[in-house]
Formats: sequence, structure tokens, C-alpha cells
Amino acid sequence: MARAPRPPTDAAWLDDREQHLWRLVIAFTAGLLEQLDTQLQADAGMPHAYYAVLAVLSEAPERTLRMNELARTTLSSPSRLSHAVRRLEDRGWVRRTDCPDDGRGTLAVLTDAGYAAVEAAAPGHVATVRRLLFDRLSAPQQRQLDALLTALVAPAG
Amino acid sequence: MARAPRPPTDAAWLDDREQHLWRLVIAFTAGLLEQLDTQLQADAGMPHAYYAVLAVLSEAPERTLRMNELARTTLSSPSRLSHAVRRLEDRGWVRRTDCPDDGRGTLAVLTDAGYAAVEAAAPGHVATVRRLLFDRLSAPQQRQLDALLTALVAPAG
DNA sequence: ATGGTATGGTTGAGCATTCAATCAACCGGG
DNA sequence: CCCGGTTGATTGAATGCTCAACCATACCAT
Repeated sequence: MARAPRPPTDAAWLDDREQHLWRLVIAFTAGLLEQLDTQLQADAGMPHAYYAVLAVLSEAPERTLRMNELARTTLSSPSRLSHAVRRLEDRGWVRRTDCPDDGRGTLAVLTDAGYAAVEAAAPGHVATVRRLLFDRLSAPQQRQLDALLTALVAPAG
Repeated sequence: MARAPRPPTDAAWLDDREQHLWRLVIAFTAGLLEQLDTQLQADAGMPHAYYAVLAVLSEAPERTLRMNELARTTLSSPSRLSHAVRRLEDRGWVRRTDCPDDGRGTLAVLTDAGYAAVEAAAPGHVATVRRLLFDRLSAPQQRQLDALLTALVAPAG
């Protein structure tokens, strides 16, 4: 092993290799979300968060989900989702209904127009996802990335 | 090789393994940026984008950089940076000066108060970065991730 | 020098998100 | 039964971001 000119890990700061990796991570994360938003905004007139709502609803039974569940699935805060659904309702893409099982609950239902909207937006979105992610990684690399991200998104431990 | 029940890659959609990886990517990217913002907002009263501006300035010669360069380094649009610097100026953390070399240019200078602010915010931020990234990956994993992200952030090709 | 174009930067409007406050309905134990 | 706490969802205010329009200066060719 190498001699140790400084403590094994100086927890207070990042060394050069860490610094480099961290900048990569930020560049990737910020760049990805930005390009996703830009493409969807340009081609479908909605941000990625809205697309996610429509996409999840389109695959749900009856194209219906409780706000609750919809927020969890789209990784959204309740407030954010509530605002989003209100605007999607304004566009006629989603409809709200009272939940029959639970008086507190609200169901979000994807309308036919909403389904058409997500269907129209999907190909361009998928093409972007391929361009930004899958076209750049071989199959083994994709497996590596899957393993790494699985470790990274695991709940705090 | 396996028999091929469908075309090698159906470019129009994502298969199950791709779908799974894609969801991981979104969960990681969105989650990371959100937790970064949350921690900095709670502990230092600023979003991550503002911290980045202060941090970059703090390492620049004379703690000074042209808006131009500062935008590139912080991966920000000119407009975003301009708004950000205006607000940082309001807090007394940054000062604007005309660029002597180029009549169009503007220099952003980190004030002493700004330096103190970033110095105070840094430890908590670094701790978060460790908690979210470095503490979760072994050294070989970190090298793997570095290689993968390098491929992913490369300019379109 | 002069007109045209490119570059650097700012601005205001509009939109999305967060945060805290709020309200209604459910659920458990007394 | 009902009371306290919890859960589901919404709202308005404040903040940060994007987009397009804009102005000023610099560069370049004629």
C-alpha cells in the first residue's frame, strides 16, 4: 500500500478524485433533467413532471389513481402534484373525482384527450431517453449502472 | 445466443430492463438534487445553485470571475446566473464590477460576507455529498461510476 | 469609418415548485 | 360516543427558473 501523507479520509472535504466524480455527477444529473424538460416543453408543451403524471396514469387500471399513490409513483410532493393536476385539469387532460372508499381521498383520472397527449409525446420522449442514456452505454455498462444506482437510491443507512 | 422473439432493439419503446434502469436514473437524479437543495436551504438559506456560484467564486483568483465564465462553470444559463447574482448582491454576498478589459463584460466578486457564508455552509454540504454518494460506494465502484458518467456527459455524438 | 453581425449581459413576464397553514375525514382508545 | 392524533389533500405566498426581447459593446469586412 501507498504511504499515507494524510488521514485515510478527511471527512471535511473532497480529494481530487472525489471532486472530479462529484462534478460529473452534478453535470449528469442537472444536464439530464434539463434536457428532458427542454425537449418535452418544446415538443409537447409540458415539463417532465407533467409527462410523468400522464404516463403513470396511462398505465394504471382504469387510467385512475389516488393522488396519494400518484405522488409516490411520480416522486412528487403532495403539494406539487396537487398544483400539477390542477393545471392538467385546466388543459382537459385529467379529471378529479372523489374517492368512493375514503372520504378524504381524491382520484385522478386520465381523460381521452390526456391519453392522446401522452401518446403523442411518448415517441419524442423515448427518443430523447435513448439518445441521452441507452445509446451511450453497452449492455454490460447498463448492468453496471443499474447496480451502482441501486446502491445509491437505497434508503439512508 | 437466445432466440429473438422481437427485433434486437425496438427503438420506439423501452423493454423491461431499460424501463427499470430508467426509473432508477430518474429517482437518483431527482432525489439527489432535491436533497441537496433541501439541506442547503435548511442549513444555509440558499439553494444549491447559489451555493455553486459562491463556491466557484471562492476558488477563483481575486475571488472574481466574469459572468460569462461563472455561468459556464456553474452550468447555468446567463439569465439564471444574472438573476442569481442579483439576489446574492441583495444579501451582500457578491458585488458587481464593470470589466476593465471588455466594455460589455461584468465581473462578479465574492465579498467577505459571501466568503464567510460559503465557508459556513461548506461542511454541511460536504457531509451531505458524502452521505448521498461517497459513503455508499466502494473505491472500485466510484471508479466505475466515474467511467460511466464520463461516457454519459460527453457531448452528443 | 461604417454597416452588419456576433457576443455579453440584463430584464420582465410567466410558470413550476416549495413551504407553511389549513381543512376534512378516518381511526384508535377511553 | 367522542376526542386526540393521524392521514389525504388543497391553497396562497414566496422563490427560482425559463424564455424571449432587449440594449450595449466589440469585432470584422469592405
